Amino acid sequence: MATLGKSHVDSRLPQVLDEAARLFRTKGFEATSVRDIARAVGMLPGSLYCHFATKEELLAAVYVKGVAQISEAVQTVVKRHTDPWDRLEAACVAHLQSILHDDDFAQVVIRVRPADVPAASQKLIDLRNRYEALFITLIKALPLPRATDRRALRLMLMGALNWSQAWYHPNGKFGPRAIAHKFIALLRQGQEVLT
Amino acid sequence: MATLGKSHVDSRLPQVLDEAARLFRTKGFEATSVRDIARAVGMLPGSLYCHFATKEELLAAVYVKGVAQISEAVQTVVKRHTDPWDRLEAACVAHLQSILHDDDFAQVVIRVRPADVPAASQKLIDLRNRYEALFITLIKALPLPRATDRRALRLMLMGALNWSQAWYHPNGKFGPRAIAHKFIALLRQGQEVLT
DNA sequence: TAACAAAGCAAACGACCGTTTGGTATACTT
DNA sequence: AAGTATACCAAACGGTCGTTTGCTTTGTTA
Repeated sequence: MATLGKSHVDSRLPQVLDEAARLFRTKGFEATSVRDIARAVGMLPGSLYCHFATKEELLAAVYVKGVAQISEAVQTVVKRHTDPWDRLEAACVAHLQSILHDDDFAQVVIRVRPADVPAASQKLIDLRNRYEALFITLIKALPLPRATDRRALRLMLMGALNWSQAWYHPNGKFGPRAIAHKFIALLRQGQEVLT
Repeated sequence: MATLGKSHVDSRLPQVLDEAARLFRTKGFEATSVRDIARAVGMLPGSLYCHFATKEELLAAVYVKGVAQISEAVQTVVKRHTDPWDRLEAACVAHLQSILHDDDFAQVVIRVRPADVPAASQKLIDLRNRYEALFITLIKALPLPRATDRRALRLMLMGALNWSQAWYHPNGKFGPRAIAHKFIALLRQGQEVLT
C-alpha cells in the first residue's frame, strides 16, 4: 500500500520552492538572498540548508520544476490540435502564458542565465534543451519549402517569444494569445505558399 | 580656439568605462563588484567615486555609450543601401555584430535589465527606446500588406536578434551576417507576395 | 605666486552575504 | 520503550559588498 499524505514530518520545502521561484523571477538570482527566501517562508536562513547544500542547488531545483511544468503545459495544449501550424501556435500560447503570467518556475527558467550559475550551469542548459526539443519536434512536422532552415525558424520564434519578458506589460492591449498568433502569422504566410 | 588634448589632468575615466563595460557584459551587473572594476583599471575601489556617485550611475554611463555606439554602427551601414528590406537587413547585421562581437558597451545594453537597476531604470529604458526608434523607422519604410502589424514584426525581429546572445557561439557555423539574412528571409518572403 | 579643483591613495565604515555548527523537538522505526 | 533521522532554531563564522572620510598630489586658473 502506498504511503498517503506527508511522509515523516511536515517540512516546508514546497513553500521554500514557491517563494524561491517567486523571488528569483522577480529580482533575479543574484539579487535574491537566502535571507529573503527564508523570511518569505518564515524560517531562519540556516534552515534552508536542511533541504539544499547551496543556493545554486536551490535554483537548480526551481529550474527542474519550471521545465517540468512548462513542458506539461505545452504538451497538454498541443494535443488538442492536429494541423502542424495550429499545434505550433498552441505551443507558443502555452509557452507565453507560462513565462508571462502563470508560472513563476517557468519564468525563472527563461530569466536566469545558466552561465551565471557556474556550479550548475551544464545541468540548467541540459534542462532547457530538453524543453526546446519539444519545439524541434513541432517544427519538424511543419510543411515547409525545402529551402527553409528549420533551426533558424526555431531560434527566431523562440527568441522572439522569450524576449517578450523584456517588453510585455500585463495590462497591455495584447495577451499571450494575440502575440503568439501574430508571430506565427508572420512566419506562416511566408512558408505555406508552396506545400 | 578649442582645447586640444586632455583638459585638466590625466584621469583614467575612459579605462574605467572600458573595464566596467567588459565586466558587466561578461559577468552581469550584480555579479561585478566595484572592486573588480577598480582592480582591472589598477586603482583603488574608493577612487571610482571621483567619477561616479554610485555603481548604478557608472552603469548608466556605460549604457549611454553603448546606445550611442550601436546607433552609429547601425546608421552607418544603413546608409549604404536603398532598398527598404536591404536597409533593414543591414541594420540587423550591424546590430548583431555589435551585441555579439564588437562592442562591450552595446552588449551591456542588451544584457542588463533596466528593471534590475531601480535608481536608473527609467533612464535606461529611455535610452533603449531611442535606439529602437531606428528600427521603427526602417520598418515603416517596408512595403507590406496592409494587414501586417508593423509593431509585431519589430518586436519579433528584435526579440529574435537580442535573444541570440543566449545561444550564439562565436566559433559556430553561422555568424551575424548569416543569422540576420536567415531571419529577414523568413519574414520577407511572407510579406512581399503583394506589394 | 597663491588659490583652487580634480584625481587618486589609504583606510576604514556598517551592512549584508552564503554558509556552518550545535542543539532541540518531533515523528517514524524496530 | 529505545533509537534514529528529519526539520528547524539559535547564533555565529569569515568574507565581501557599496560607500565614506581625510589626505596628498598635480595641473589649471586668477
